[in-house]
Amino acid sequence: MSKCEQCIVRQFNSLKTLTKEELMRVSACKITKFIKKGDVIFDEGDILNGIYCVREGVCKMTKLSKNGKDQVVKLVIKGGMMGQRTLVSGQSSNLKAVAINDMQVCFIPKQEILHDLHTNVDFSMDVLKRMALDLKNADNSIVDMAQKSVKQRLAETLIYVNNKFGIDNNGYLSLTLSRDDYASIVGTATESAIRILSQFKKEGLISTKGKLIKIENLEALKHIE
Amino acid sequence: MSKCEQCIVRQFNSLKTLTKEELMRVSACKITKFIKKGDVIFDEGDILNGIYCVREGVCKMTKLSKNGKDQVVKLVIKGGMMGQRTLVSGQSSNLKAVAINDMQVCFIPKQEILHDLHTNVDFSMDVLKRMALDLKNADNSIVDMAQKSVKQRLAETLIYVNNKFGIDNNGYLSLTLSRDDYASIVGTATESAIRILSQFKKEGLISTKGKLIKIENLEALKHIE
DNA sequence: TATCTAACATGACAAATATCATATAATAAA
DNA sequence: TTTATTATATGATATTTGTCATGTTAGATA
Repeated sequence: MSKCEQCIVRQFNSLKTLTKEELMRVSACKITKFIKKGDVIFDEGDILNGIYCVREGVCKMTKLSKNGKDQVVKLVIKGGMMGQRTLVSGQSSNLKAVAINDMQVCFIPKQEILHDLHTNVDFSMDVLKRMALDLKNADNSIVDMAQKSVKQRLAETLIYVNNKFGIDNNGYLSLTLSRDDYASIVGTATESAIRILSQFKKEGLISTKGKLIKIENLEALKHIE
Repeated sequence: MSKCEQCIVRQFNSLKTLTKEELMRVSACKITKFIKKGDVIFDEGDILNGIYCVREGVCKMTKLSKNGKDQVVKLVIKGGMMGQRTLVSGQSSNLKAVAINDMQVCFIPKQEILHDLHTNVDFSMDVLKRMALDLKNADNSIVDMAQKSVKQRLAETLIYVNNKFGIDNNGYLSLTLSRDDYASIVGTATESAIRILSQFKKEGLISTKGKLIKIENLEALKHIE
Protein backbone atom coordinates (compact mmCIF):
# COMPACT_ATOMS: atom_id res chain seq x y z
CA MET A 1 0.00 0.00 0.00
CA SER A 2 1.44 3.35 -1.04
CA LYS A 3 2.00 6.14 1.44
CA CYS A 4 0.37 9.55 1.41
CA GLU A 5 3.72 11.17 2.17
CA GLN A 6 4.95 9.98 -1.21
CA CYS A 7 1.74 10.53 -3.16
CA ILE A 8 2.06 13.32 -5.70
CA VAL A 9 -1.69 13.69 -5.93
CA ARG A 10 -1.95 15.45 -2.59
CA GLN A 11 -0.12 18.44 -4.10
CA PHE A 12 -3.37 19.23 -5.87
CA ASN A 13 -5.56 19.38 -2.79
CA SER A 14 -5.77 20.50 0.81
CA LEU A 15 -3.77 17.53 2.07
CA LYS A 16 -0.62 19.32 0.99
CA THR A 17 -0.98 21.61 3.98
CA LEU A 18 -0.73 18.73 6.45
CA THR A 19 2.44 18.22 8.45
CA LYS A 20 4.48 15.09 7.99
CA GLU A 21 3.13 13.65 11.23
CA GLU A 22 -0.46 14.37 10.24
CA LEU A 23 0.11 12.85 6.82
CA MET A 24 1.51 9.70 8.33
CA ARG A 25 -1.54 9.35 10.55
CA VAL A 26 -3.77 9.86 7.52
CA SER A 27 -1.75 7.38 5.55
CA ALA A 28 -2.04 4.80 8.30
CA CYS A 29 -5.82 4.82 8.34
CA LYS A 30 -6.64 5.44 4.69
CA ILE A 31 -8.11 2.77 2.47
CA THR A 32 -7.24 2.65 -1.21
CA LYS A 33 -10.06 1.45 -3.44
CA PHE A 34 -10.13 0.44 -7.09
CA ILE A 35 -13.31 1.49 -8.81
CA LYS A 36 -14.45 0.27 -12.19
CA LYS A 37 -15.94 2.51 -14.85
CA GLY A 38 -19.61 3.04 -14.16
CA ASP A 39 -19.42 2.01 -10.51
CA VAL A 40 -21.12 4.13 -7.89
CA ILE A 41 -18.73 5.37 -5.21
CA PHE A 42 -21.50 6.82 -3.09
CA ASP A 43 -25.10 7.77 -3.67
CA GLU A 44 -27.38 10.65 -2.76
CA GLY A 45 -28.45 10.34 0.83
CA ASP A 46 -25.52 8.15 1.82
CA ILE A 47 -23.87 8.87 5.10
CA LEU A 48 -20.20 9.24 4.29
CA ASN A 49 -17.85 8.28 7.05
CA GLY A 50 -14.96 10.07 5.47
CA ILE A 51 -13.69 11.75 2.36
CA TYR A 52 -12.32 10.47 -0.92
CA CYS A 53 -9.13 11.59 -2.58
CA VAL A 54 -8.94 10.75 -6.29
CA ARG A 55 -5.63 9.20 -7.26
CA GLU A 56 -6.56 8.16 -10.75
CA GLY A 57 -9.50 8.47 -13.11
CA VAL A 58 -12.43 10.81 -13.44
CA CYS A 59 -15.69 10.90 -11.56
CA LYS A 60 -18.99 12.65 -12.18
CA MET A 61 -20.99 14.01 -9.29
CA THR A 62 -24.66 14.03 -10.13
CA LYS A 63 -28.05 14.71 -8.64
CA LEU A 64 -31.29 13.10 -9.68
CA SER A 65 -33.93 15.63 -10.63
CA LYS A 66 -37.63 15.04 -10.05
CA ASN A 67 -38.09 14.49 -13.77
CA GLY A 68 -35.93 11.40 -13.45
CA LYS A 69 -32.86 12.75 -15.19
CA ASP A 70 -29.42 12.87 -13.63
CA GLN A 71 -27.73 16.24 -13.73
CA VAL A 72 -23.94 16.37 -13.56
CA VAL A 73 -22.98 19.08 -11.09
CA LYS A 74 -19.24 18.62 -11.15
CA LEU A 75 -16.45 16.51 -12.62
CA VAL A 76 -13.75 15.44 -10.21
CA ILE A 77 -10.31 14.61 -11.54
CA LYS A 78 -7.00 13.36 -10.23
CA GLY A 79 -6.17 15.20 -7.03
CA GLY A 80 -9.77 16.15 -6.41
CA MET A 81 -11.58 15.42 -3.19
CA MET A 82 -15.13 14.25 -2.62
CA GLY A 83 -17.23 14.36 0.49
CA GLN A 84 -15.67 17.40 2.20
CA ARG A 85 -18.91 19.33 2.02
CA THR A 86 -20.78 16.48 3.60
CA LEU A 87 -18.08 15.96 6.20
CA VAL A 88 -18.17 19.58 7.26
CA SER A 89 -21.93 19.97 7.31
CA GLY A 90 -22.54 16.64 9.00
CA GLN A 91 -25.34 15.92 6.55
CA SER A 92 -25.85 12.99 4.24
CA SER A 93 -24.52 13.34 0.73
CA ASN A 94 -26.40 15.64 -1.61
CA LEU A 95 -24.79 14.11 -4.67
CA LYS A 96 -24.01 10.78 -6.24
CA ALA A 97 -20.48 9.93 -7.37
CA VAL A 98 -20.05 7.68 -10.41
CA ALA A 99 -16.77 6.67 -12.03
CA ILE A 100 -16.49 7.81 -15.64
CA ASN A 101 -13.47 5.59 -16.19
CA ASP A 102 -11.50 3.18 -14.03
CA MET A 103 -10.48 4.92 -10.85
CA GLN A 104 -8.28 4.63 -7.86
CA VAL A 105 -9.44 6.55 -4.80
CA CYS A 106 -8.29 6.77 -1.22
CA PHE A 107 -10.84 6.84 1.55
CA ILE A 108 -9.85 8.78 4.65
CA PRO A 109 -12.00 8.29 7.76
CA LYS A 110 -14.01 11.23 8.99
CA GLN A 111 -12.51 11.56 12.48
CA GLU A 112 -8.99 11.83 11.12
CA ILE A 113 -9.88 14.75 8.84
CA LEU A 114 -12.10 16.42 11.41
CA HIS A 115 -9.26 16.27 13.89
CA ASP A 116 -6.87 17.92 11.47
CA LEU A 117 -9.50 20.51 10.56
CA HIS A 118 -9.71 21.52 14.20
CA THR A 119 -6.02 21.55 14.96
CA ASN A 120 -4.27 22.65 11.77
CA VAL A 121 -5.21 26.18 10.73
CA ASP A 122 -3.40 25.95 7.41
CA PHE A 123 -5.44 22.89 6.57
CA SER A 124 -8.81 24.33 7.58
CA MET A 125 -8.09 27.58 5.76
CA ASP A 126 -7.14 25.68 2.64
CA VAL A 127 -10.30 23.58 2.80
CA LEU A 128 -12.28 26.79 3.27
CA LYS A 129 -10.54 28.42 0.34
CA ARG A 130 -11.27 25.51 -1.97
CA MET A 131 -14.88 25.36 -0.85
CA ALA A 132 -15.10 29.08 -1.64
CA LEU A 133 -13.81 28.37 -5.12
CA ASP A 134 -16.29 25.53 -5.55
CA LEU A 135 -19.03 27.92 -4.54
CA LYS A 136 -17.89 30.49 -7.07
CA ASN A 137 -17.89 27.88 -9.81
CA ALA A 138 -21.31 26.69 -8.78
CA ASP A 139 -22.65 30.24 -8.87
CA ASN A 140 -21.26 30.64 -12.35
CA SER A 141 -22.91 27.40 -13.40
CA ILE A 142 -26.24 28.69 -12.18
CA VAL A 143 -25.87 31.75 -14.37
CA ASP A 144 -24.85 29.68 -17.37
CA MET A 145 -27.72 27.25 -16.93
CA ALA A 146 -30.19 30.09 -16.58
CA GLN A 147 -28.97 32.40 -19.29
CA LYS A 148 -27.13 30.47 -21.97
CA SER A 149 -28.54 28.31 -24.73
CA VAL A 150 -28.00 24.56 -24.86
CA LYS A 151 -25.71 25.11 -27.82
CA GLN A 152 -23.56 27.56 -25.91
CA ARG A 153 -23.38 25.29 -22.88
CA LEU A 154 -22.39 22.31 -24.99
CA ALA A 155 -19.70 24.33 -26.73
CA GLU A 156 -18.38 25.46 -23.36
CA THR A 157 -18.37 21.90 -22.09
CA LEU A 158 -16.25 20.81 -25.04
CA ILE A 159 -13.85 23.67 -24.33
CA TYR A 160 -13.78 22.76 -20.66
CA VAL A 161 -12.96 19.13 -21.40
CA ASN A 162 -10.30 20.27 -23.82
CA ASN A 163 -8.68 22.59 -21.26
CA LYS A 164 -8.98 20.26 -18.33
CA PHE A 165 -8.07 16.92 -19.89
CA GLY A 166 -6.25 17.82 -23.06
CA ILE A 167 -6.01 15.80 -26.26
CA ASP A 168 -4.52 12.46 -27.26
CA ASN A 169 -1.91 11.77 -29.93
CA ASN A 170 -4.48 12.06 -32.68
CA GLY A 171 -5.96 15.29 -31.42
CA TYR A 172 -9.07 13.80 -29.91
CA LEU A 173 -10.26 14.89 -26.48
CA SER A 174 -8.50 12.71 -23.92
CA LEU A 175 -11.56 12.37 -21.75
CA THR A 176 -14.16 10.31 -23.55
CA LEU A 177 -17.69 11.06 -22.50
CA SER A 178 -20.81 9.45 -23.85
CA ARG A 179 -23.36 11.65 -25.60
CA ASP A 180 -25.54 10.92 -22.63
CA ASP A 181 -22.89 12.32 -20.28
CA TYR A 182 -22.65 15.47 -22.35
CA ALA A 183 -26.41 15.86 -22.21
CA SER A 184 -26.34 15.35 -18.47
CA ILE A 185 -23.63 17.96 -17.99
CA VAL A 186 -25.33 20.50 -20.22
CA GLY A 187 -28.77 19.75 -18.86
CA THR A 188 -30.59 18.74 -22.00
CA ALA A 189 -32.08 15.71 -23.70
CA THR A 190 -29.62 13.18 -25.10
CA GLU A 191 -31.09 13.66 -28.57
CA SER A 192 -30.56 17.39 -28.35
CA ALA A 193 -26.92 16.95 -27.38
CA ILE A 194 -26.39 14.53 -30.26
CA ARG A 195 -28.17 16.85 -32.67
CA ILE A 196 -26.04 19.83 -31.71
CA LEU A 197 -22.83 17.81 -31.93
CA SER A 198 -23.91 16.77 -35.42
CA GLN A 199 -24.49 20.40 -36.27
CA PHE A 200 -21.06 21.37 -34.93
CA LYS A 201 -19.65 18.63 -37.14
CA LYS A 202 -21.43 19.92 -40.22
CA GLU A 203 -20.13 23.40 -39.50
CA GLY A 204 -16.58 22.10 -39.16
CA LEU A 205 -16.24 23.07 -35.50
CA ILE A 206 -15.53 19.51 -34.46
CA SER A 207 -14.98 16.11 -36.03
CA THR A 208 -15.76 12.75 -34.54
CA LYS A 209 -14.70 9.13 -34.73
CA GLY A 210 -17.12 6.97 -32.84
CA LYS A 211 -17.49 8.55 -29.44
CA LEU A 212 -14.22 10.42 -29.84
CA ILE A 213 -14.43 14.14 -30.47
CA LYS A 214 -11.79 16.40 -31.96
CA ILE A 215 -12.06 20.16 -31.72
CA GLU A 216 -11.33 21.60 -35.15
CA ASN A 217 -12.13 25.25 -34.54
CA LEU A 218 -11.73 26.31 -30.94
CA GLU A 219 -12.22 30.00 -31.62
CA ALA A 220 -15.51 29.44 -33.38
CA LEU A 221 -16.67 27.22 -30.51
CA LYS A 222 -15.89 30.03 -28.10
CA HIS A 223 -18.14 32.38 -30.00
CA ILE A 224 -21.22 30.26 -30.46
CA GLU A 225 -24.30 32.45 -30.36
CA MET B 1 -23.68 53.45 17.15
CA SER B 2 -25.06 50.12 18.31
CA LYS B 3 -22.82 47.37 19.61
CA CYS B 4 -22.37 43.92 18.09
CA GLU B 5 -22.55 42.38 21.55
CA GLN B 6 -26.14 43.52 21.79
CA CYS B 7 -27.12 42.91 18.18
CA ILE B 8 -29.61 40.08 17.82
CA VAL B 9 -28.81 39.66 14.17
CA ARG B 10 -25.50 37.91 14.88
CA GLN B 11 -27.43 34.95 16.29
CA PHE B 12 -28.22 34.08 12.69
CA ASN B 13 -24.67 33.93 11.42
CA SER B 14 -21.14 32.85 12.24
CA LEU B 15 -20.50 35.89 14.44
CA LYS B 16 -22.39 34.12 17.20
CA THR B 17 -19.38 31.88 17.74
CA LEU B 18 -17.11 34.79 18.60
CA THR B 19 -16.08 35.39 22.21
CA LYS B 20 -17.13 38.54 23.98
CA GLU B 21 -13.68 40.01 23.52
CA GLU B 22 -13.61 39.22 19.83
CA LEU B 23 -17.05 40.70 19.41
CA MET B 24 -16.02 43.90 21.09
CA ARG B 25 -13.06 44.25 18.78
CA VAL B 26 -15.33 43.65 15.79
CA SER B 27 -17.81 46.12 17.14
CA ALA B 28 -15.12 48.76 17.58
CA CYS B 29 -14.05 48.66 13.95
CA LYS B 30 -17.32 47.96 12.16
CA ILE B 31 -19.06 50.58 10.09
CA THR B 32 -22.84 50.66 9.90
CA LYS B 33 -24.23 51.78 6.56
CA PHE B 34 -27.72 52.73 5.47
CA ILE B 35 -28.49 51.60 1.96
CA LYS B 36 -31.43 52.74 -0.09
CA LYS B 37 -33.56 50.46 -2.21
CA GLY B 38 -31.87 49.87 -5.53
CA ASP B 39 -28.45 50.96 -4.38
CA VAL B 40 -25.44 48.83 -5.24
CA ILE B 41 -23.51 47.69 -2.18
CA PHE B 42 -20.70 46.23 -4.24
CA ASP B 43 -20.25 45.23 -7.83
CA GLU B 44 -18.72 42.31 -9.73
CA GLY B 45 -14.97 42.66 -9.78
CA ASP B 46 -14.86 44.91 -6.74
CA ILE B 47 -12.14 44.24 -4.23
CA LEU B 48 -13.93 43.94 -0.91
CA ASN B 49 -11.94 44.99 2.10
CA GLY B 50 -14.24 43.24 4.48
CA ILE B 51 -17.54 41.51 4.87
CA TYR B 52 -21.09 42.76 5.26
CA CYS B 53 -23.56 41.68 7.90
CA VAL B 54 -27.17 42.46 7.05
CA ARG B 55 -29.04 44.06 9.94
CA GLU B 56 -32.15 45.02 8.05
CA GLY B 57 -33.60 44.65 4.59
CA VAL B 58 -33.09 42.24 1.73
CA CYS B 59 -30.39 42.11 -0.88
CA LYS B 60 -30.07 40.30 -4.20
CA MET B 61 -26.72 38.94 -5.30
CA THR B 62 -26.53 38.85 -9.06
CA LYS B 63 -24.16 38.15 -11.90
CA LEU B 64 -24.29 39.69 -15.33
CA SER B 65 -24.46 37.11 -18.07
CA LYS B 66 -22.91 37.65 -21.48
CA ASN B 67 -26.36 38.13 -22.97
CA GLY B 68 -26.68 41.27 -20.88
CA LYS B 69 -29.16 39.91 -18.36
CA ASP B 70 -28.60 39.87 -14.63
CA GLN B 71 -29.13 36.53 -12.95
CA VAL B 72 -29.99 36.46 -9.27
CA VAL B 73 -27.86 33.81 -7.61
CA LYS B 74 -28.96 34.33 -4.02
CA LEU B 75 -31.15 36.47 -1.80
CA VAL B 76 -29.59 37.63 1.44
CA ILE B 77 -31.81 38.51 4.36
CA LYS B 78 -31.48 39.82 7.88
CA GLY B 79 -28.61 38.05 9.60
CA GLY B 80 -27.01 37.05 6.34
CA MET B 81 -23.44 37.79 5.46
CA MET B 82 -21.93 38.91 2.17
CA GLY B 83 -18.37 38.83 1.02
CA GLN B 84 -17.11 35.83 3.03
CA ARG B 85 -16.36 33.84 -0.09
CA THR B 86 -14.35 36.69 -1.51
CA LEU B 87 -12.61 37.30 1.80
CA VAL B 88 -11.53 33.69 2.06
CA SER B 89 -10.43 33.25 -1.53
CA GLY B 90 -8.67 36.59 -1.72
CA GLN B 91 -10.27 37.22 -5.10
CA SER B 92 -12.40 40.11 -6.30
CA SER B 93 -16.13 39.73 -5.97
CA ASN B 94 -17.84 37.36 -8.36
CA LEU B 95 -21.25 38.85 -7.69
CA LYS B 96 -23.01 42.18 -7.44
CA ALA B 97 -25.05 43.06 -4.36
CA VAL B 98 -28.11 45.27 -4.83
CA ALA B 99 -30.59 46.30 -2.14
CA ILE B 100 -34.12 45.12 -2.84
CA ASN B 101 -35.50 47.39 -0.14
CA ASP B 102 -33.99 49.86 2.29
CA MET B 103 -31.21 48.20 4.19
CA GLN B 104 -28.92 48.55 7.13
CA VAL B 105 -25.65 46.67 6.88
CA CYS B 106 -22.52 46.53 8.98
CA PHE B 107 -19.16 46.45 7.28
CA ILE B 108 -16.44 44.58 9.14
CA PRO B 109 -12.87 45.08 7.92
CA LYS B 110 -11.10 42.13 6.39
CA GLN B 111 -8.16 41.89 8.79
CA GLU B 112 -10.43 41.65 11.80
CA ILE B 113 -12.35 38.69 10.37
CA LEU B 114 -9.25 37.01 8.99
CA HIS B 115 -7.65 37.24 12.40
CA ASP B 116 -10.62 35.60 14.05
CA LEU B 117 -10.74 32.94 11.33
CA HIS B 118 -7.17 32.00 12.15
CA THR B 119 -7.46 32.03 15.90
CA ASN B 120 -11.00 30.90 16.72
CA VAL B 121 -11.70 27.34 15.59
CA ASP B 122 -15.38 27.56 16.44
CA PHE B 123 -15.66 30.56 14.18
CA SER B 124 -13.75 29.09 11.24
CA MET B 125 -15.66 25.81 11.49
CA ASP B 126 -18.94 27.67 11.51
CA VAL B 127 -17.95 29.72 8.47
CA LEU B 128 -16.91 26.50 6.77
CA LYS B 129 -20.18 24.85 7.67
CA ARG B 130 -22.23 27.71 6.28
CA MET B 131 -20.19 27.82 3.12
CA ALA B 132 -20.82 24.09 2.75
CA LEU B 133 -24.52 24.76 3.02
CA ASP B 134 -24.30 27.54 0.46
CA LEU B 135 -22.55 25.13 -1.85
CA LYS B 136 -25.26 22.53 -1.40
CA ASN B 137 -27.92 25.09 -2.19
CA ALA B 138 -26.00 26.26 -5.23
CA ASP B 139 -25.67 22.68 -6.48
CA ASN B 140 -29.39 22.24 -6.08
CA SER B 141 -30.00 25.44 -8.01
CA ILE B 142 -27.90 24.13 -10.86
CA VAL B 143 -30.06 21.03 -11.05
CA ASP B 144 -33.26 23.08 -10.89
CA MET B 145 -32.09 25.47 -13.59
CA ALA B 146 -31.05 22.61 -15.82
CA GLN B 147 -33.96 20.28 -15.34
CA LYS B 148 -37.06 22.18 -14.34
CA SER B 149 -39.37 24.28 -16.47
CA VAL B 150 -39.68 28.02 -16.05
CA LYS B 151 -43.16 27.49 -14.67
CA GLN B 152 -41.88 25.11 -12.01
CA ARG B 153 -39.04 27.41 -11.06
CA LEU B 154 -41.36 30.38 -10.76
CA ALA B 155 -43.75 28.40 -8.60
CA GLU B 156 -40.87 27.34 -6.38
CA THR B 157 -39.67 30.92 -6.10
CA LEU B 158 -43.10 32.00 -4.90
CA ILE B 159 -43.06 29.21 -2.33
CA TYR B 160 -39.55 30.17 -1.28
CA VAL B 161 -40.51 33.81 -0.78
CA ASN B 162 -43.57 32.70 1.14
CA ASN B 163 -41.55 30.45 3.45
CA LYS B 164 -38.65 32.80 3.92
CA PHE B 165 -40.43 36.14 4.29
CA GLY B 166 -43.97 35.26 5.19
CA ILE B 167 -47.13 37.23 4.48
CA ASP B 168 -48.50 40.59 5.57
CA ASN B 169 -51.79 41.31 7.34
CA ASN B 170 -53.73 40.93 4.13
CA GLY B 171 -52.10 37.68 3.12
CA TYR B 172 -49.80 39.13 0.49
CA LEU B 173 -46.16 38.04 0.33
CA SER B 174 -44.20 40.29 2.68
CA LEU B 175 -41.28 40.58 0.31
CA THR B 176 -42.31 42.58 -2.73
CA LEU B 177 -40.32 41.74 -5.81
CA SER B 178 -40.78 43.26 -9.22
CA ARG B 179 -41.76 41.00 -12.10
CA ASP B 180 -38.31 41.73 -13.40
CA ASP B 181 -36.78 40.42 -10.18
CA TYR B 182 -38.80 37.25 -10.45
CA ALA B 183 -37.63 36.79 -14.02
CA SER B 184 -34.07 37.37 -12.93
CA ILE B 185 -34.33 34.81 -10.14
CA VAL B 186 -35.99 32.19 -12.33
CA GLY B 187 -33.74 32.91 -15.28
CA THR B 188 -36.25 33.83 -17.93
CA ALA B 189 -37.52 36.81 -19.90
CA THR B 190 -39.56 39.34 -17.95
CA GLU B 191 -42.50 38.80 -20.31
CA SER B 192 -42.40 35.08 -19.65
CA ALA B 193 -42.46 35.60 -15.89
CA ILE B 194 -45.40 38.00 -16.22
CA ARG B 195 -47.22 35.64 -18.52
CA ILE B 196 -46.85 32.70 -16.16
CA LEU B 197 -47.96 34.78 -13.18
CA SER B 198 -51.03 35.75 -15.19
CA GLN B 199 -51.66 32.11 -15.90
CA PHE B 200 -51.30 31.22 -12.20
CA LYS B 201 -53.83 33.96 -11.51
CA LYS B 202 -56.30 32.61 -14.04
CA GLU B 203 -55.93 29.17 -12.52
CA GLY B 204 -56.59 30.55 -9.05
CA LEU B 205 -53.16 29.62 -7.69
CA ILE B 206 -52.37 33.21 -6.80
CA SER B 207 -54.06 36.60 -6.79
CA THR B 208 -52.42 39.98 -7.22
CA LYS B 209 -52.92 43.61 -6.34
CA GLY B 210 -50.44 45.74 -8.20
CA LYS B 211 -47.07 44.19 -7.61
CA LEU B 212 -48.34 42.39 -4.53
CA ILE B 213 -48.87 38.66 -4.80
CA LYS B 214 -51.01 36.44 -2.61
CA ILE B 215 -50.67 32.68 -2.72
CA GLU B 216 -54.16 31.19 -2.91
CA ASN B 217 -53.32 27.55 -3.43
CA LEU B 218 -49.97 26.54 -2.04
CA GLU B 219 -50.48 22.82 -2.60
CA ALA B 220 -51.26 23.29 -6.27
CA LEU B 221 -48.20 25.52 -6.66
CA LYS B 222 -46.08 22.77 -5.18
CA HIS B 223 -47.27 20.35 -7.80
CA ILE B 224 -46.89 22.39 -10.96
CA GLU B 225 -45.92 20.13 -13.83
C1' DT C 1 -18.94 -15.42 -37.27
C1' DA C 2 -23.49 -14.44 -36.04
C1' DT C 3 -26.31 -12.25 -32.91
C1' DC C 4 -27.50 -9.10 -29.47
C1' DT C 5 -27.52 -4.87 -27.18
C1' DA C 6 -26.49 -0.29 -26.13
C1' DA C 7 -25.07 3.93 -28.00
C1' DC C 8 -25.45 7.03 -31.70
C1' DA C 9 -28.14 9.42 -35.19
C1' DT C 10 -31.95 11.77 -37.50
C1' DG C 11 -36.75 12.99 -38.92
C1' DA C 12 -41.26 14.68 -37.58
C1' DC C 13 -43.76 16.99 -34.59
C1' DA C 14 -45.19 19.19 -30.12
C1' DA C 15 -44.30 22.08 -26.36
C1' DA C 16 -41.81 25.65 -24.10
C1' DT C 17 -39.76 29.94 -24.26
C1' DA C 18 -37.91 34.26 -26.36
C1' DT C 19 -38.62 38.27 -28.96
C1' DC C 20 -40.94 42.16 -30.77
C1' DA C 21 -44.80 45.14 -30.76
C1' DT C 22 -48.00 47.62 -28.38
C1' DA C 23 -51.20 48.82 -24.79
C1' DT C 24 -52.30 49.98 -20.09
C1' DA C 25 -51.47 50.88 -15.31
C1' DA C 26 -48.71 52.63 -11.68
C1' DT C 27 -45.37 55.61 -10.00
C1' DA C 28 -42.09 59.41 -10.03
C1' DA C 29 -40.92 63.95 -11.46
C1' DA C 30 -42.04 68.59 -12.87
C1' DT D 1 -52.21 68.17 -10.89
C1' DT D 2 -50.07 67.17 -15.11
C1' DT D 3 -46.59 64.94 -17.43
C1' DA D 4 -43.02 61.70 -18.00
C1' DT D 5 -41.27 57.43 -17.01
C1' DT D 6 -41.24 52.89 -15.62
C1' DA D 7 -43.55 48.52 -14.63
C1' DT D 8 -47.07 45.45 -15.89
C1' DA D 9 -49.74 43.08 -19.31
C1' DT D 10 -50.89 40.62 -23.56
C1' DG D 11 -50.91 39.34 -28.56
C1' DA D 12 -48.41 37.60 -32.54
C1' DT D 13 -44.72 35.16 -34.05
C1' DA D 14 -40.09 33.03 -34.27
C1' DT D 15 -36.85 30.12 -32.13
C1' DT D 16 -35.36 26.71 -29.15
C1' DT D 17 -35.80 22.50 -27.07
C1' DG D 18 -38.18 18.15 -25.89
C1' DT D 19 -40.47 13.93 -27.21
C1' DC D 20 -41.51 10.01 -29.84
C1' DA D 21 -40.44 7.07 -33.58
C1' DT D 22 -37.24 4.75 -36.16
C1' DG D 23 -33.01 3.58 -38.17
C1' DT D 24 -27.98 2.80 -37.96
C1' DT D 25 -23.58 1.71 -36.06
C1' DA D 26 -20.25 -0.22 -32.95
C1' DG D 27 -18.99 -3.05 -29.52
C1' DA D 28 -20.11 -7.03 -26.55
C1' DT D 29 -21.51 -11.76 -26.13
C1' DA D 30 -22.60 -16.37 -27.50
